[in-house]
Amino acid sequence: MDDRTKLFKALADKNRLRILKMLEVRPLCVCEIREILNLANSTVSQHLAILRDAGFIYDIKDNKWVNYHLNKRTDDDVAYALLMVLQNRSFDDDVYRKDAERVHQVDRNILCNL
Amino acid sequence: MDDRTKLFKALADKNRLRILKMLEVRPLCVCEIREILNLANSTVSQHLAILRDAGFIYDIKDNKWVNYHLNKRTDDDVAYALLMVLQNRSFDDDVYRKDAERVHQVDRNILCNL
DNA sequence: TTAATATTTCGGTATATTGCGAAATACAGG
DNA sequence: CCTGTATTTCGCAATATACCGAAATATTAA
Repeated sequence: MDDRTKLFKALADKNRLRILKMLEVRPLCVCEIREILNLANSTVSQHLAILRDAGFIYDIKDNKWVNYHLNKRTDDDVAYALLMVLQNRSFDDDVYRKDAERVHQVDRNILCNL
Repeated sequence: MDDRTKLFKALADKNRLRILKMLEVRPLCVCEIREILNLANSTVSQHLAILRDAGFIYDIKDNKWVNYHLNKRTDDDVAYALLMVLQNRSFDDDVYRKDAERVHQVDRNILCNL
């Protein structure tokens, strides 16, 4: 029961939906996401923790960065179905398209020197 | 964008998920839902307004009652896909099963005389 | 019209969530 | 070990949400 609301609560935030849509393009580190969403690092980190706790993403540490990946191989059927809903053609928005463009453009080696 | 978060916000509440699962059994009026969820009428009414505003349910006035129905024919593909996720076999819980039993048992003519 | 019943709206309180900056942690490279 | 960089955790403020009871609304029945 609580597990089920946890999934929807994780998706019930504009910035977290943007994060998931950006991760459809490629894995990202915290500072790349911070740059695109224009939020504080700490805020992004918390959003990622919520998405990870719900099972939608996982992280892999790579050198000095932590890369966040979409968890397309989750064994939770409901979480998987929800990820598929987000990838549906009708789940669309200008904001997501612009974010996706910026995901292609950002370079962590440039923008991650605070 | 906001429309998309509206859908997930509507589902991000334990009691609203229970309501949607109960409506899979049959249409219900406010006082029947109140009885099963053990909430105030006004609280149930607000939950129903949120679900209706998101497009998951609709209401039909019938005599002195307002019957709430699951909106399975919604033209919003995303809302439809989400309703289907809720009906998935793996979206399951003891709470929902017990609620469904009670839906079969309650009689609005008895319990709706506050 | 009046009374009764079902529902909704309003006002207020308690709790949850989102955001930030500062401090703490992790860790690679010198 | 020490420094610099990326991330996380903590404490706090602002806002949003969930809940209730009381008042307002709608509608049926007398």
